[in-house]
Amino acid sequence: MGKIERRKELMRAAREVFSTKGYHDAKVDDIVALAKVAKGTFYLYFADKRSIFVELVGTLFERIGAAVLKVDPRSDIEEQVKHNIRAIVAALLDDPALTKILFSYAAGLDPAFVTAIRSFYDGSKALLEASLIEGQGLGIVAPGDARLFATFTLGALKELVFENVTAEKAMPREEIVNELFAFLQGGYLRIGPPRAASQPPPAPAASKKPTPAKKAATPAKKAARSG
Amino acid sequence: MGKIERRKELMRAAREVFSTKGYHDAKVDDIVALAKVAKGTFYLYFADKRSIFVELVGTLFERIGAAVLKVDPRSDIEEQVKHNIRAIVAALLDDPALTKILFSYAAGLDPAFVTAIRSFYDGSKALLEASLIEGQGLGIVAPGDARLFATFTLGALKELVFENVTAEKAMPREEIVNELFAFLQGGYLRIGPPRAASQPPPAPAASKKPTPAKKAATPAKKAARSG
DNA sequence: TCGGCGACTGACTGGCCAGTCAGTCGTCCA
DNA sequence: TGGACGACTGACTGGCCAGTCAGTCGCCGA
Repeated sequence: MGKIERRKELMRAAREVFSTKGYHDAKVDDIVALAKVAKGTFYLYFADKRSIFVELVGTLFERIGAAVLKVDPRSDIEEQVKHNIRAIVAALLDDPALTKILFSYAAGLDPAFVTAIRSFYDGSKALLEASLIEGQGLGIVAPGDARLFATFTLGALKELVFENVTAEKAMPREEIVNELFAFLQGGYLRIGPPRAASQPPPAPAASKKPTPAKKAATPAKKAARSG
Repeated sequence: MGKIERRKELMRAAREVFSTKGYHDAKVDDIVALAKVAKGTFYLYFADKRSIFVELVGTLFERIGAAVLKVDPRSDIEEQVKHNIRAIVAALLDDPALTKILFSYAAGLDPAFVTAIRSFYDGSKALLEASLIEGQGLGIVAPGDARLFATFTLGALKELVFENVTAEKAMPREEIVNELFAFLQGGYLRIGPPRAASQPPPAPAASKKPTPAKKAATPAKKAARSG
C-alpha cells in the first residue's frame, strides 16, 4: 500500500473511531487496530492523536467554505439562498461521522483547539450576518438585529443536521433545505402580528448606508407591533 | 463547616472547574484545590468524579422541567408561550457554568451519560412537539411537520443561550425572550410568500383530529405556495 | 483526663495510554 | 549476492491522575 493510501486509510479509521467513541475515548490503539497497522506506523504519518483530528476537522471546514456562494440580488434569490443551505447541508451530511463529533464532542479539548472551532463558527456567523444586513438593505430580510437572525439560523441548522446525523432518520436532503428555508421565511407561530411586513421589493431607497440594522433588535419588534 | 455546606462548596467548586476546563480536563485535584480541602475529603462526599457531574446536571434538568407550564388556550397565549421561553432561558442563564458544559462539553463521556443527556433532549423535544401539534389544531401554529418546528426551536434557543453564556455579551433576558418569540412568529426572510397564512383565529373546524400534522412537511409548503 | 468518634488529610498506588525506538522485513539496484 | 533504504512493527516507558487508606486533629461526653 502506497504512502498516500495508508494515510487515507488511517484517516478513515480515525474518523470512524472518533465518531463512535468521541475524541477522548478514542485510543490511538483503536485507530491502528481498525486500520490494521502497528501503532508505530501511526506516528510515521501523524505527529500525535490531536493532529489527525485537527486535520480531519480542517478538511470539513474547507469543504463548507468552498461550497457557499455570495448571493447576487439580480438573479433568483430564493434559489441562491437554497443553494447555500443545500451546499452546507451536503458537506455536513457527506461526513456524518465528523459532523457528529463537531456538533457534540468537539469541545473539552485543549483551549487552542476549542478556539479554532469557535473562530470558524464566529466566522460563519459574521459572514451570514453581513449577508443578512445586505439583505435588509434590499428589503428581502426583515428589519431587526441581523446578528440574532444569524444566530437563530445557525442554531436551527445545526440542530436539524445533528438530528439527521445522529439518529438514522435521514430525511431527504431537499426536504431539509426546503423546510429550513420555509422556517426562515415565515416562522410557525400564528399568534398576533408577525415581525414587520412582507412587501414586494419596496425599491431599496429607504437608506443610503447598506448596514442600517445593528441594535435595532427590540425596537424593530415594537415597530412591527405598531404597524 | 457543616457537612451540607462542605458538600455545597464542593459542588460550587466543581461547577466552576468543569465550566472552565470541560469535563475531561477538570481534575479532582483542581476541584479540591478550589474548595480548599484535601483530595480524600472529596471522596467522603462523592463516589467519584462522574457522580458529582451527574448530580450537577440533574439539578439543572429538574429546574427546567419544573419551570415549564402547559399552555392553556383559553387565556393569553402569547404571554404563556413567552413565560415558558423565559423560564427556560432563566434556568439556563442562572447557571452559566453548567449550561456551557451541557451545550459544548456534554458528550464524549461514557455512553450511559450521553444517553441520559440525549433522553432529556428528546423528552423536551417530544413535549414541545406535542404542544405544537395541539397548537396546530387551534390554528395558532402553522401547518407542517411539528417535529421539525420543535427541532428548529430548540436549535435556535440553544444557540442563543449558548452565545449569551459563553461570550460576556449578556443581552437583557427579556430581549432574548422577545426576539426568540418574534423569530418563531415570523422568521425573517422576505422572499416569496411565507408558509401558510396568518389569519386571525379561523375557528378550528378544519379537522376533527387534534393531530392532523405529521408528514405534511413539504406538502405544507407547497400548499402555502399555491395559496 | 481520657478515649471515642467523625471529619479531614495527603502521600501513595495502580492502571491506563500516548508516544518511542531498536529492530524486522521486503524490495531494488549495483 | 549483498547491502542500503524505506516501510513497518510492537514491546516498552514515562507521566498522569483517579481513587485509597492509614493516620492526624479537635471536639465532646463521661
